[in-house]
Amino acid sequence: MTDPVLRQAPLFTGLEEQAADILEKSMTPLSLRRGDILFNEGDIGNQLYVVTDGKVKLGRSSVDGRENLLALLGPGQMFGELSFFDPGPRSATATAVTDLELAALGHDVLGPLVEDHTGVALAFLHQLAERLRRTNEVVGDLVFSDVPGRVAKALIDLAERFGRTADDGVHVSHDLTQEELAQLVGASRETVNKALADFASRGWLRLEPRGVVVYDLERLQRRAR
Amino acid sequence: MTDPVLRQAPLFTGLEEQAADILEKSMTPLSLRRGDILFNEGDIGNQLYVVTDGKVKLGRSSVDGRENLLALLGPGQMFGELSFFDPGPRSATATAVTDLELAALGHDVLGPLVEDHTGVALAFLHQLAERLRRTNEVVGDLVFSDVPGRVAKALIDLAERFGRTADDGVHVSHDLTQEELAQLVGASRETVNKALADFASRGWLRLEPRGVVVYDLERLQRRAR
DNA sequence: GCGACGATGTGACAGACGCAACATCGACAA
DNA sequence: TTGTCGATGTTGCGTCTGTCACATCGTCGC
Repeated sequence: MTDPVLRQAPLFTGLEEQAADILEKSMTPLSLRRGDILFNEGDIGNQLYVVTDGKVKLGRSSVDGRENLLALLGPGQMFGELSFFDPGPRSATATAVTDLELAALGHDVLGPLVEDHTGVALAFLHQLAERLRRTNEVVGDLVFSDVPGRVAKALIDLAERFGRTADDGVHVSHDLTQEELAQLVGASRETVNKALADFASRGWLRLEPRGVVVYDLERLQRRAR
Repeated sequence: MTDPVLRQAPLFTGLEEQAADILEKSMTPLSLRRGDILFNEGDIGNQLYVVTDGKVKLGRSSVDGRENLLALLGPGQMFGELSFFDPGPRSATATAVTDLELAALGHDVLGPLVEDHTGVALAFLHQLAERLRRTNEVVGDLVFSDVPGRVAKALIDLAERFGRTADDGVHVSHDLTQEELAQLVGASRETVNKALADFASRGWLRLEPRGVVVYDLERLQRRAR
């Protein structure tokens, strides 16, 4: 009945068992298939989402059609709350990168929840503060690092979040095309491809469709800073 | 007795008169001179600050000594709360750009305040959400825009926040050297200087020491997107 | 006034990277 | 099998922009 992945989401931290049960019941499950768009930049949205299975990408597009990914989110992660705390249209487009399972919560339920439970408010504050730190890091990387450096950083992050350690290295199935990976680090597909090929030729990793196997995390980390 | 600038800070929104009085009394005034450093990246800090007069810059520096400004804050703006909501060392260095007046609040006071007053918690959530949106914009700009574009954007932002409209245009005393302006947009001083000179030669603005006078905001906005 | 120093203006040059242009490859439908 | 299509490799060219190098200028202390 209760979903363990869902329960670990920050949304549930600091809630008593009973309140958590009620909250979970008021959330609506949702399924999408790879490529499906959940909402578009500019839409008016009044839902918050928690990923229970699969991955979503959050992206923005420029006037001339180029894309930039803000984040790739996996199980347990939350999104769509900015439109609640800072009322306004969605600032990014959410697209399923894999087949995807979500739990949705209406802003009408979220409001009372935050007001009645200090713990929930604090959890959100913690969450937003953390994201702000992270995003500031990203800004720094864009200013200071070159493309290969940013690619290395992205791979390390993806490895930490989605990697499974095996005999021959860390298997990272990030489910992103190189095009998407490029959008994530703010570079062109070609340049990212070259960086990846270079890393592979040095024996730091092996390329796979929509993934990599990292052999030498050490070197990769050194290249990233 | 009560400071009107201070009272308009998000920290005070949604507080009853009486609670606001108590809060203000528990804040400590603080003066710095241009160039003084309030805290350094990596420091352990347990204070939150509100600018009552002057400007502060928040910056990070890379391993090889280069600098990047995350923000330039003026009267009424708040900073230093990230270390509270996401416990950890300061993620940026705060430096006075002008002579500066601050009001400081200890995290020990902030904790109970947020827990007891839902309104304060919501105000912080609003604040952080807004900042996150803004920072995501910055990321987009770094990816999509060239240096002149980012300079134009920065000038528009500075004009909106610090500009005084006069007969001959909008006077913007941002108090930043071109070096600092360059760090704010993530570019080299030389390139920023050339962009500024170009704008000036087109008659869009006039350069002044640590400021500009914008003649044609329209054109500048068009160049920015 | 004079020297020192920080801020500002400009040019030359090289490197990183975006972009266009292809070739290859695998999956999938006809 | 054959054709199509999306993803992936790889190359050359043009350009933006950072770095170096230097000139100018204003302010300040002496």
